[in-house]
Amino acid sequence: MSETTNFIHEIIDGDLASGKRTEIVTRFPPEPNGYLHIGHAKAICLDFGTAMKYHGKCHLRFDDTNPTAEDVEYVDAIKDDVRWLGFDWGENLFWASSYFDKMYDYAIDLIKLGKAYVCDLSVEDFKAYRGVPTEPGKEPAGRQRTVEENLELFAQMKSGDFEDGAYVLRARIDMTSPNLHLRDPAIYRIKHAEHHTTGNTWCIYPMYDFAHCIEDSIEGITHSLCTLEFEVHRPLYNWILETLGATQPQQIEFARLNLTYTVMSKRKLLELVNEKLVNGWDDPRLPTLCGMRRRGYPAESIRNFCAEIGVTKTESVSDVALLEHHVRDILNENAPRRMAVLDPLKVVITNYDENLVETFELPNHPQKEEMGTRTVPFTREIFIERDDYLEDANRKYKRFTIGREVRLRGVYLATCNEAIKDAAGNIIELHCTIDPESKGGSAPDGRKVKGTIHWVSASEGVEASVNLYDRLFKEENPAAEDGDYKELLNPESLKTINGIVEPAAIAGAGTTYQFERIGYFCTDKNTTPETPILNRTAGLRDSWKG
RNA sequence: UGCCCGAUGGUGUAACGGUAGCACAGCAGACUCUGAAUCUGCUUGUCUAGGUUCAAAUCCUAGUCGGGCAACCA
Repeated sequence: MSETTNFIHEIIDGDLASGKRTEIVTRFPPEPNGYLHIGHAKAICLDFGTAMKYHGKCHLRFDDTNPTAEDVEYVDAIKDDVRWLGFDWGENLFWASSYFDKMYDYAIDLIKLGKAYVCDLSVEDFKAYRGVPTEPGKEPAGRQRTVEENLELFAQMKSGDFEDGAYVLRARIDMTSPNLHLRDPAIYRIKHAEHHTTGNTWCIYPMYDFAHCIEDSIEGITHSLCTLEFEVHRPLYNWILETLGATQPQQIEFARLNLTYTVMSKRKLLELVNEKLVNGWDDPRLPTLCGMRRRGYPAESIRNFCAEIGVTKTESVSDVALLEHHVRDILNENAPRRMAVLDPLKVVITNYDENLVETFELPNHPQKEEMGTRTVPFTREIFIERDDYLEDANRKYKRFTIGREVRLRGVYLATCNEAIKDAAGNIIELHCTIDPESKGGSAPDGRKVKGTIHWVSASEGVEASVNLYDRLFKEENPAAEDGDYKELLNPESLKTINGIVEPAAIAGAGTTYQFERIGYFCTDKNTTPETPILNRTAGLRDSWKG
């Protein structure tokens, strides 16, 4: 990972230089209520990457303060994704829920300081008191309660004497503040719900604004990095810790990641999954980390992408082409080469023995000898790509046309002599001859051919189901368009076809190959030896404008 | 018509008062047993108007545009 810098690191540099901080502690605080996507990857890279850069620590903390939204199902998935991305929290795994006792005590401190009170207003009524941004709000009657009354009521809230919504604990700040978050925000609510770690111990739960700053403070977080929408929460974050006299981390906000041709909001992703518009959270078309993993995107390419887009406060939409560039960049280095034909056209080598199976040792990587070779069988009947033959080809077309000699990748020079057509005029078969002297792919007389095409033996090749993935949406920024974003789904985002692959392309789930001249393909988790399943990770760049 | 934040090529980002650079995308060419990779070249930018200064993308003022904020969500 290349060392990067950004405005946050400049702040940290300053804090270190001034002595305000002597060590750096960050945190990645997901709520376990959904799957991680590439937007989280940006945050993870920032949080963990910053800690690594400054030889500090990064905590993985589950921000589980709302039991009705959360589920253990997500906890393991989140851990898997963070690990897969390449980060290690070591001993530093934390839970907001493990601080519930301390948070309760802090709430009592606030009450004793006269800085919190129990409020019996309904949601609607409080809304009326809070007012609108352009005018000051009014003070709820609950503000007049004595400390003793508040202590008593809060204790009753905790012991389960009240229904959900009957009371709420509010910070007593300023009902006239131009920042609505400071108009006596709720900090504890009653929720008779079982929590996935604390069970039924609690029926009151702290709100984000109260909980998060305390979590950060308890853990000794020095820099609490979050996305831009929390900017207006920062005064409250600071107010709570100042009022409590607790140590103060610094909250710094950055712009969240947006990507072209996809959506990133949890709500929309959930809809796509629930309405079966995609096939689950790990559908390879989704921007979820599990989806990208299944698609075959290397974790390293996602890290490189995140490093390159940088961290700023400017709201932006990054081009998915940049992500794809990094995917190809890594895969070009690492993916062994294989041959596969996705749109087969049969070719008969008329001067080749029909019982012969010759084998060739072809390199796994053209530039990396150390990656070794694999064995590829060649026979009289092979398949080539249908668009590697063109009847009326001009001089720029480098593939088969009648009378033109091309190279069959790695084996022989071949000349196409005849195209066999059916009654409707469709080409169903090509008849070619090879030059036996050109075994290995080059002629002894040194003559050159312009084109090299890939092929697979008809009898030795293996049929595979191939998922051709494309962009999920037709529009660059579906979330920004008017109307229903689901209308903008790309109907061709998934095409499943049957292709023929060379025997050495059959591998276990997760293996990625480059099919030469086509693209990168990853073996799907549902693959079997009988019916191999391959996912197209990315196509190769194609500068041929034929 | 309240408060907060932001604005640099098509996209993302750098320049911290001193030559507007990098990457992706695009275009053109070289090379090539992948029309891939690699290599070379090219196109395109400081939101507007004032001000400060020898000098402004950078500092100041005003405006414009975009985003966020009025859950007992995070």
